[in-house]
Formats: sequence, C-alpha cells, structure tokens
Amino acid sequence: MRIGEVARRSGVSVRALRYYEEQGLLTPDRGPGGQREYAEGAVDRVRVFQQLYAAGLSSSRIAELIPCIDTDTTTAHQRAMLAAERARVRERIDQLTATLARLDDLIEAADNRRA
Amino acid sequence: MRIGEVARRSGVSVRALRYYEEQGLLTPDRGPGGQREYAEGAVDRVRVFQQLYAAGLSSSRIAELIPCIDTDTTTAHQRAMLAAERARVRERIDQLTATLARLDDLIEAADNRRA
DNA sequence: CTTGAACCTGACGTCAGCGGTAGGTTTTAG
DNA sequence: CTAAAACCTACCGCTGACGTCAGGTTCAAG
Repeated sequence: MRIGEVARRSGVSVRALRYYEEQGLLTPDRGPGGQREYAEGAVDRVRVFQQLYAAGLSSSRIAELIPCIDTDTTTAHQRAMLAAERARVRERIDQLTATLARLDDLIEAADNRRA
Repeated sequence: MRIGEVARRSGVSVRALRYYEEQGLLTPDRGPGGQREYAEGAVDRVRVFQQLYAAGLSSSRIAELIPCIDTDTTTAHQRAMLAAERARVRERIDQLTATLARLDDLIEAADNRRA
C-alpha cells in the first residue's frame, strides 16, 4: 500500500504520514523506486496515533509506547509509562469535567439574565 | 495589587499576565509610575482563564466570553458560543474517555505479557 | 540617597504538528 | 510512448501561548 492510500484510509494527510516517519512512529519499506510501501496494519496504527495525539501525548511519548503495542515483551519502564500516561489522561478528564461544570454555571447564569 | 503578586497568587508567570492583557483578557489600572494595578478579583479571573485555556479555548474565544462572566446582560451570540464551547468540551471528554479505555487495554495486555 | 528588587516596553526565540511550495522522479492509464 | 497522477526530498512558514533577553524606569528599604 502506498502513502496516498494510507492517508485516505486513515484520514490523515500525506504530509502527516511522512512526519510520523520522521518521528520514528512508522518505518515503511521502500519499493524499488524509493517509494514508501506500507503494511496492512499501518492504517490501524495511524488511527491509534491520532487517538494518542488527541489525548495530548507527544510524538516521543508515542514512540516510546510503540513496543507496548507490537512486541511480545514489555519492560518495567514501559509499563510505568503507560500507567503514568493513563493517570495524565484521567486527570485531564477530571479537569475538563470541572470546566464543563463551570461552563454550565455560566450558561445557567446567562439564561437567567436573559429572562 | 501589582503584577508580581497576581502572578504568585494565581500561579502563572508575569509574562503570561502581560500576554493576557495584550489579548484583551485583563485591563488593569495603571499607577502613577505606569505600573499595572490589579483589582482583587484578578486572581480568580486568571484561574478561570487557565481553566478555559486548559479546555482548549483560544484567547479570542475567552475574550468573547468575558461579558458573560462579568456583565449583567448576554447576547444571543454569546449564549450560542457558550453552548458551542460546552459541546466541544463534552466531545473532548468523550474522546479522552475512549482513549483511556484504549490505554487500559494496552496496560492489561502489557501486564499479561509480563506474567 | 543609593541600591537592588520589581516593574516597564519592545522584540525575537521556541516548540509541535503539521501545511505548502519547489523542483525533480516514478508509476499508471491510455 | 506520453501525459498526468502520485510520489520523492528538502526546506520554509504558520499558529498560539508564552520564554527570554535587552535596555531603561520605578519602588521600597536602609
């Protein structure tokens, strides 16, 4: 599969895919003409990357997590990182939930003043 | 209250406070020597700003919301914006919750492989 | 009255995750 | 065989929320 198809199927830009490679997240093979050749699983992996990016993880963090995704062994360090990132996401959710409540207050107050 | 104290009490940098002013979020008075003089409520307002920034709102969005915070009337436009931002935060929470589940999967898998 | 902390105004630097462009090569369709 | 679509590398640009000087002013303490 070439880069354009991966882009279409995963919903990210070609540029983004090359960027991911630059960051060490993807290392596709190269065809005889030098073009990138992606394995089937690439599309799913890109989707995972997008999800982790959306969760606020940096490229380097995601790179560190890759062995947890596709190897058979995990080191203590990797497990600790997973736990740490989980905690971060958890905190973020809690914080956003608080913000949501704050916005609800503002909305309620605004509605009252309209009446 | 001068800028340094506001910074300490609100937990942001002096630079950030000047930036907020640049963005129209804060408009402190000026003392005779040209120094910024903040009212008591400034600290709380800065905390609200931080919360909204953390929720992914931009400076200009926050600036638009300010009238909802401290005036007595709100326009339909402002109420619509509040609702839209609320929806955005809600979506973000849902997405993060999905990511959390994903991380939990990874963690469980990692733990199994360790055993 | 001096000195050092805190303040002021520019203005440039940073970082991340790409977007966009230039200039050239490879692949595919007809 | 040709033309266009898709690909390549290399590089500069962008945005947002500040960090970080530089060079000068003001304030509080002794």
